Amino acid sequence: MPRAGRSNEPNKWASEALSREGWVEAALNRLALDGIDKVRIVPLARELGVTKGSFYWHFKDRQDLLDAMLDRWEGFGTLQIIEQVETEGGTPMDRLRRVVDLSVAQVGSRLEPAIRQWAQRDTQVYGALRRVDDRRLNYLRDLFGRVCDDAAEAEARSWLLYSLLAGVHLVAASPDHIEPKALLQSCLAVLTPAR
Amino acid sequence: MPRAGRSNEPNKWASEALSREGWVEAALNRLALDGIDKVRIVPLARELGVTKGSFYWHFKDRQDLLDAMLDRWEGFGTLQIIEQVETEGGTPMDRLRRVVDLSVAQVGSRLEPAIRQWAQRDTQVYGALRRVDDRRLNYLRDLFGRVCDDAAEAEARSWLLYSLLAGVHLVAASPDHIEPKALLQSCLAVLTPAR
DNA sequence: CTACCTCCATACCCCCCGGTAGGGAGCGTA
DNA sequence: TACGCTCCCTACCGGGGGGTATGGAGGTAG
Repeated sequence: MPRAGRSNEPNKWASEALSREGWVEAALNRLALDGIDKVRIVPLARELGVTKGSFYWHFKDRQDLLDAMLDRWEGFGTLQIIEQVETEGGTPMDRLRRVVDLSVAQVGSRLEPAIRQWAQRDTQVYGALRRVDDRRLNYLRDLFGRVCDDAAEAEARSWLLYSLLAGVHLVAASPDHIEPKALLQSCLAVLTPAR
Repeated sequence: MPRAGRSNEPNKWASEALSREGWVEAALNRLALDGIDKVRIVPLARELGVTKGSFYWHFKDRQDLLDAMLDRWEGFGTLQIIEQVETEGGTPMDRLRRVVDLSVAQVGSRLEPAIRQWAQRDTQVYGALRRVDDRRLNYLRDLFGRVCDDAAEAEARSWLLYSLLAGVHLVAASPDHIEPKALLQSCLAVLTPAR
């Protein structure tokens, strides 16, 4: 009879046996590459070199995996940029520049666009995405609030930067006479009034 | 034997019979709602009140439908905003404001985000999206070039506005103390220097 | 050695989808 | 009436994924 839950005891065959986290990891990779509809049990099992039997030992069903994926995404990796920026300190302008730099650095992570698309069809996912977006936008609001006089302006600049970071990688065009990396810093310069 | 091509003659049973365009229309709706992976022949046939037999009369296979969907999207509906803005004329600022207004008006069209996601996994789709994005970004470059001194600034402002229009609907957060519609105009105000 | 637990393989069921073959209803034309 | 064309239905095949039941290999504890 399957257990369908996390183990209380540490894995005794950590080097060979597949953990629940291993499945989640592989599933998130598949999600980033091909979208949530391509996150399927049997192909994942083939990719991991096991069979469905392993999956149904660690998970109740496919929904259980999707829930675990969402939990992991919301728990880890969504606030890393804010934390990393805050530990170094500096002026609000310094921090904004680092936000952009770190966001650029984690290009290649097509995970978040896939989750945004997933969220359009699943209210649970939308809820998690909303919590993440709210926290990150609040952070940008705070930073821009320190370099803007008007709160409404800070709001607009926050949305401009956030949708830029969230959406540039989906635009298929290429920048004109500038490398993509420099373009983002140039955009940030436009958003920060000289003071 | 299936024909697998467009009819040379007008449809004699236009009121009842299903045309090739009817399938494409339904498929684009499904794409907008659920993504390209949910565009499947049998469910679409059920939705249209017919069976697979109808589909394979109008199309060679599923790829034939996907190609027709992409052609239709690139041909119609992708340049409507530019044309509509240009027919009315006005200053570059007036035209930018109308670009934003018309983009807001066509919210609810989740089609384009779905196509952007699709383009990440299909080079044909990416090529079509690139042609569309290039034309629209060139248009924005032209408009911003008339209200900006520096070409690099116009480039940055174009990308900021375009990624805003392309990406806001994917952000799950809500604006602070402002309605979404007003937020976009407020963003445009930030992007256009007072001259 | 025996009993037990963990983790996974195998086999089987179901349903769904892509694609093909053949036939049939309705209309038009001679 | 006879024939042909358009459009679609039905039946069928093959493949693949979700989920379950059962057994088995290997390590653990007594």
